[in-house]
Amino acid sequence: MVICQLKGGTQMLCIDNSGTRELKALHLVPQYQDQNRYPQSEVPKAMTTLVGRFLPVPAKLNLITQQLDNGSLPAAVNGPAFPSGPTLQGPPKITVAGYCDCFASGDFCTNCNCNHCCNTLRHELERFKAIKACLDRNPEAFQPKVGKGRPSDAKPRHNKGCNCKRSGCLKNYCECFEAKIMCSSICKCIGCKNYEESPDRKTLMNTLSYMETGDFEGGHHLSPTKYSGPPRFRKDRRASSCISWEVVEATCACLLAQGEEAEQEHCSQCLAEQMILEEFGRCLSQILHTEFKSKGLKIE
DNA sequence: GAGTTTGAAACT
DNA sequence: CAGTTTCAAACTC
Repeated sequence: MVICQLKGGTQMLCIDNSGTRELKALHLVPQYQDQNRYPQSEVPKAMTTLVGRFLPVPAKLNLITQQLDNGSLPAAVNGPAFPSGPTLQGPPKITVAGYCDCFASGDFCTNCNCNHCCNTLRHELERFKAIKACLDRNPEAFQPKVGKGRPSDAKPRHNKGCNCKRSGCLKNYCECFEAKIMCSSICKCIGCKNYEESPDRKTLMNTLSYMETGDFEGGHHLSPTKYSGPPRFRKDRRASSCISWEVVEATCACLLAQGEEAEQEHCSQCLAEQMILEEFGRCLSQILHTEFKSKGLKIE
């Protein structure tokens, strides 16, 4: 248990240090009412715990913002905002805005490359103010972007929806795509291809799926959360060959997948053939594009 | 690695 | 609420 002084030694905030996101209690702690006996060294640690761990619970942060409003934060926290500022003209630029992923996820910056970072223990007051400003603008600013959606929704969905215009929602620019979820009715995207029945999405997923298990360049680079851009075929190992065996294999895999899909959907033979041919066209296009690019040529 | 594109968040 | 700006990540070369 970490104990944090919030009101001049008379009121203590007890914080469970085990990882639970619930504040345990806000009550008087008689043995610490005398400030001299309060372990001041614990304050920064406690505040770290509080803000780092409980920040995603905006309602609980009212406790902190109230302290900020009436200026009753303890001296250890409410000290000079920029104790190491002489190298700069005025206060450093506050980089604890929503642009920062660490800040947005409720964490302090550690081992980041940010300039004049204020998302640190050293700038607690500025950080608290930024948190308050964010919550004032948007009470759900620190809630996860992807939630369960409505109770009736079986799958998770983006809480705000995306606003993509140019990526077709099939690149990691799209928050829905990045979270590996479909766009939903709340999205305001234009030209969306990130929906269940989208042929472009299916093609992309088929290729990605093959890359993860197959022999394509980049397949072994794929991480669980990021993929290395749009599907790219491995450059030919044998310079003399126009289309490598790997590419042939991959194309066949895509065509087979498309055929299986048509079969599962009980499509007529004619429709199935059409779907496979369309898939073949996309594969050829991809092969040509890759081949031209590898030779430094432009496709007109 | 530098430059460009993209879209979220902030701002007006 | 809509348009613009800022920013950092994704992407391309």
